[in-house]
Amino acid sequence: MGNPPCCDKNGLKKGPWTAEEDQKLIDYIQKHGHGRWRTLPKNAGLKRCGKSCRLRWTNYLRPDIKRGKFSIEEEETIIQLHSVLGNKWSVIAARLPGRTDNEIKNYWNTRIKKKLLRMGIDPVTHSPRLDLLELSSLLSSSLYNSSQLNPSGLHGIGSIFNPNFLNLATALLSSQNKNLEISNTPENVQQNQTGNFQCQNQYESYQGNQVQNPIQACTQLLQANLNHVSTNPTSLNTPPNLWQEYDRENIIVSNSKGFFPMQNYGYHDSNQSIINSLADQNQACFSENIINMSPFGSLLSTPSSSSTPLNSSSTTYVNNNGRNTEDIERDSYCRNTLMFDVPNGLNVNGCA
DNA sequence: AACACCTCCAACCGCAGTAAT
DNA sequence: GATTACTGCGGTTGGAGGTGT
Repeated sequence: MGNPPCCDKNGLKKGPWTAEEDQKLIDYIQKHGHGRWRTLPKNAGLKRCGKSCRLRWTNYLRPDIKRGKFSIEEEETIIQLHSVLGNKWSVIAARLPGRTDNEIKNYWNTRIKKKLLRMGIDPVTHSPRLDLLELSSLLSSSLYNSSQLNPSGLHGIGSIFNPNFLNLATALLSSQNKNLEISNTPENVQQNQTGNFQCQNQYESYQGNQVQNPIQACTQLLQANLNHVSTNPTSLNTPPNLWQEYDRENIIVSNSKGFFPMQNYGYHDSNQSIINSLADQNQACFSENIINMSPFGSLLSTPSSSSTPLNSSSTTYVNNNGRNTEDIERDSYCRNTLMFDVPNGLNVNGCA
């Protein structure tokens, strides 16, 4: 009901606007103001439908529109608001002076969405991607039954998962299997069986074996998410703070030791007040925590913990994935996320 | 240089909500 | 209350320009 006829059915022009048309529209609106879009094009001498005129004005010609690249602050605000509001582009645009909903929508679809996907975050739910959780399940089971899955077994799923993550997982798995062969003494077996979820063993063991425990921590964490999702069907709507729970039980997250750094993607800035004004505190808290649920947490390092000089004994892999320098520089929250510290001796490219 | 492929963004489309009659 | 007109919104498309081969 109420749909105006399509422009071209009335012989009206479609497609890109010319400078002359723009000027006619601007002149008319400056004289008469906007509104009455149905009759405006006729009065302004434009062979366009009212809808097209309104769109051209609101998305491009309006004098208060800010053109140009989005700042990092704007980008962070968009992500924050989207985590609370979803695809309410007009509401998000209202919080970003000078930006139109169309512009924000485009920016989201062409940049931010891809960025979040690269980070292993579902851009719709702002939670870790389920496919990665499934990988964690796979890896987790393989750790305790290494005969079921060898590194070559990962190759078949390469099309599903981020290849860099797969390479790393494969390398870690190889190393894991080797370590199991070496350390399969009865004492060690007992410790492996009983100590997997005990923080002290985790951390002490990590100190002595930098390969085994990061992936255990990673897979346990992801498994915890996976288990929660499977046992709480409603959890997708009201996800718990699994990372906090994991912290409490395992005390693996320890910024002071730099082992399991919580990622700050720029969510904890002055814009937090915007979130709090739009949603209750729990919701906002959820948004923060969700973003901190990086599935790569245990494999990552902060710049402070991954100081990697050229002659370092470890190799730092940065997943540029063909992105240009500008993107990388602007990518404040990806910067830490895609940086892996891989212990010496691991061949992350060795599964080709 | 030519072609294919990719990215980005302005513009379009259709639906829904609301005001006017 | 029913119908019509208008506006706003979100999803999608198409083409220009950029990049890779």
